[in-house]
Amino acid sequence: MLRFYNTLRNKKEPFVPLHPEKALIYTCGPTVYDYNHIGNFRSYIFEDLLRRYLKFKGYQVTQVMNITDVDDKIIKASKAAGKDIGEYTRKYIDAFFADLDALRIERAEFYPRATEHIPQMVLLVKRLQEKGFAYTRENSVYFRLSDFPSYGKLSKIDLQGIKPGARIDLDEYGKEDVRDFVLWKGKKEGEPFWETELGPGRPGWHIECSAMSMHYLGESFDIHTGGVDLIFPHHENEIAQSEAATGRQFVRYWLHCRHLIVEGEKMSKSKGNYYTLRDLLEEGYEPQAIRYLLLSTHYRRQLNFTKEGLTQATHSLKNLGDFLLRLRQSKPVEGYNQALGKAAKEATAGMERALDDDLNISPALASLHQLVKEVNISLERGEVGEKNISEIRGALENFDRITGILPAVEEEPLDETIRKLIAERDAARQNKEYHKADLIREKLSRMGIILEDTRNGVRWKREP
RNA sequence: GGCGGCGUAGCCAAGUGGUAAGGCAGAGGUCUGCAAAACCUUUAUACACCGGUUCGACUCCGGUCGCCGCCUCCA
Repeated sequence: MLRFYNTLRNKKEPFVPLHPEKALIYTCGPTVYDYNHIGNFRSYIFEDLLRRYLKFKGYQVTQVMNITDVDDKIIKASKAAGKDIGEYTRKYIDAFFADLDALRIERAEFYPRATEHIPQMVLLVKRLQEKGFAYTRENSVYFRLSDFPSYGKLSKIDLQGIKPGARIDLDEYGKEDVRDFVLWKGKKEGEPFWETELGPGRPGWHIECSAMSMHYLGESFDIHTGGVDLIFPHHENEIAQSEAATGRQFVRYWLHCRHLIVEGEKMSKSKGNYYTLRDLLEEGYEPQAIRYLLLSTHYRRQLNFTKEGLTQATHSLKNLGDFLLRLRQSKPVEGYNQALGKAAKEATAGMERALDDDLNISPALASLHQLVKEVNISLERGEVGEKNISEIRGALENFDRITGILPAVEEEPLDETIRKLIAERDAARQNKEYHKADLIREKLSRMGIILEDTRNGVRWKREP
């Protein structure tokens, strides 16, 4: 039985979707004022695991990830760059999708942009006005918290604890109560705005997620995810404005991903430990290794992202790649290995047992490694039959469908020169002309081809 | 100050009231012309520290130290 840790109640709960067989998910996406950093990708990879696993479990998944393409930071940055916000954000939106692809993150079904859903937001604010939850000051519209008594149920925050302080946005001096939050920001000089029934202005931060999630998923849906930092105030405010408007439960399961730290410290630009995906790729790390590292720690645990960790992940991946190559090039023997058949089944079962428990990834990866080990032993003994191979492949495909970490092992056709050199060396070896054979092997190595002599003849692979 | 999380081998990381999964790295060995790969063996008198509860705690309770997070726009 699939269970998730629900922030709403701070405990693991069985996953029972609104509609059987369907899973409706909203994930807080990027604000496109800059490249995403590895912390963002930890969230996206957690959400990727979530959607992949739900699909594996047979749910028809609809995932929506918003793209915030208008906000204070974007306005500021685009002004500095002398561009309008559409032009400014395009580059980062493109980069965002390119990064997702590099990390093998599956595409969500929808990527709505805030600027393209202004009417939905206006409609939602109007509903709140009609129900008396909203008021207007200085051309901005605010949500009145005192009218929504269940405020704080997600973050368990004590409203009394929120006192006026230095952090209050100076733009929002018109609020009745400092704890109220803005739904619609009145037009200001030099800022982009939309002419709407609420007057000229732009959306507040929280309203886009409520409006777009309900637009694509309905007024009530299954899962909403994001980083832990969003619990308060963002998600709390989403709940308030959504449930106040509809009178229904907004989201059934709230899943939050813990932040990562880098080399033992909080990631920050000033500390020099702030990495975008691009930074790491430029240093020569493989995107797959980054995915592996970000995926391999449970999403609710703090992950210490280090260069050493990346190196370890790279090694793990190389070992898995060697295994896949070995499996591919192995020649099946007659018969069927019962024990191995059992092991293949147990591998998938073990993974499922682990992931059912709030996506507990570590034991899931352990069952992958256990399968690898058992297959290697059988391969060593020459006890792997045809049917075993297809069962093992099936198990591995399951792992890859869910984790997306198995290295690709396409057998690229070798060019004629290399093919000849390999044959030449093989002949030399047969004739015990080892010096000549070694020279050719070195030559191939310089060309990026690694040779391994096995009982079944020579095996080659590309240098990692 | 308020609230919360964590501290397991060189590194990463599961886990449980009855004496510690897995991965990476290391060491020794088998195989190999040599290598590589693989396999075998090995690497935590014990889970931050100090008390307590218990027949028994790494696992429960209390305290200490350390790291981290949230407390209005940061995934």
